[in-house]
This record gives sequence, structure tokens and C-alpha cells, in this order.
Amino acid sequence: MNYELRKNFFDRSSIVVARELLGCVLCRKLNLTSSRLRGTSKIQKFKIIETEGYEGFKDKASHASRGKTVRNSPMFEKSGTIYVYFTYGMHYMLNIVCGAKGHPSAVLIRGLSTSPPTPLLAKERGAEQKINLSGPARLTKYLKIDKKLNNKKLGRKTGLWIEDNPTSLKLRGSKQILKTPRIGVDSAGPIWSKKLWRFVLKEN
DNA sequence: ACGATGATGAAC
DNA sequence: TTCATCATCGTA
Repeated sequence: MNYELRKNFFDRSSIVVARELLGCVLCRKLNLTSSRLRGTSKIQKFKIIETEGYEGFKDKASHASRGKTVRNSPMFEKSGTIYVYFTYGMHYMLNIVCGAKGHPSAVLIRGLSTSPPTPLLAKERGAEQKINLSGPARLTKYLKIDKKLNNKKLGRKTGLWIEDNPTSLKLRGSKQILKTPRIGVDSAGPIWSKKLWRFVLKEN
């Protein structure tokens, strides 16, 4: 049985949380706007298959490496806070804040999937079709995640939350989890760009 | 392979 | 004031 991940899950190192989020289920509640369905809503659920951890002040690849700014201030909030930032003039990136309040730490959500063996959308028409949302900006576009969610807390009330899944429990320490360097952070220098803080769930 | 996109923050 | 960035898409 799935249950909603609470603050204590995120109240740890972003590296550990990034790894353990693989296989968990990102849930998004969206209001429907067509004339026929106005006033109703739908819930979309996707398995998390790719994450990256950004940990503390010292991490030169992290927005927080040079201290607190207007943009990165949600990273300093309590765990379970949503950090959405806008980059390259086009894209929104979804991060979940980890660790203690005041300690900048977050997990970037980089990939989602509906692939079997977990038929997450079984009740929805068209669920047979596999949707692969690979890429941090693709998934935010698809799930309509933007700055309106920035600095909010994960939860049903916010319309964005994460559930555990029996599959994710079996994954702890399994060889289905790949560890790699993080994407696009070469300029942070070799020490930080080479850290194996990107986690990918191998599905097959 | 390259240019456009155009917020945000750091370097100059 | 100029430049690079936790990226993606269209065009060549």
C-alpha cells in the first residue's frame, strides 16, 4: 500500500534521499479546464527514475555554494519544501529540499516513467501507453510545474506530493540503481562534478 | 552541430 | 554591462 512521504523522509542528506526516491511515485493534482470538465480535477502519478543530490554550502555544483540569494532561498527552508527555479530563459526545474532548516540541500527530479511493472495510471483511459518523461525540464512542462509551486510544501493541498511504493522498498541497495556523475555541472570543477550523486533506475 | 530562448546571479 | 548557467527544441 502506498503512503505519502512525510517530512522525516526528506530530513536527511540529499544524497540519501535522491537514491531512495527512485521507484517512489510523484503525484500531481491538476484542475481540468475544458468546458465539460470545469471544476473537476485529475491526479497523475509517475514513477521517479532519475534524481540528483545537491548537498550543502561546499558543493560547488549547487546554487547554494555561494550563499543565500533570492532565487535559492527555498533551499534553506525546512525539508519537504519545493524549490522550483527558472533557467536558460525557458525551463522550470523541480527540486525537493532536504535536511535541516538553514542547511541548503535539495534533490533535483530529472526523470519520470509510467513503465510496468507498476501500472500507475491503471484507472485512467490510455494508461496502457508508456510515457517517459526524461529530462528535468520536460517533466515540469508536462506536469505544469512552475514558480507558483516555489517555496510551497509538498502535500495534497499543494497539488504535488510523493508516495512510497512497494517497488521502491525492494530497490534499496539493489543493482537496478546506477550511480553516475551529475549532468551539466563540469564548471563546478573536478572534485564536485565527478561526485556520483546522480541516481538512475534501470528498468527492464 | 548550432542558435534561440531571456531569468538570475556573478564577474568584469 | 556582459557573461554563464543543474536544458530543450527547431533547424541545418
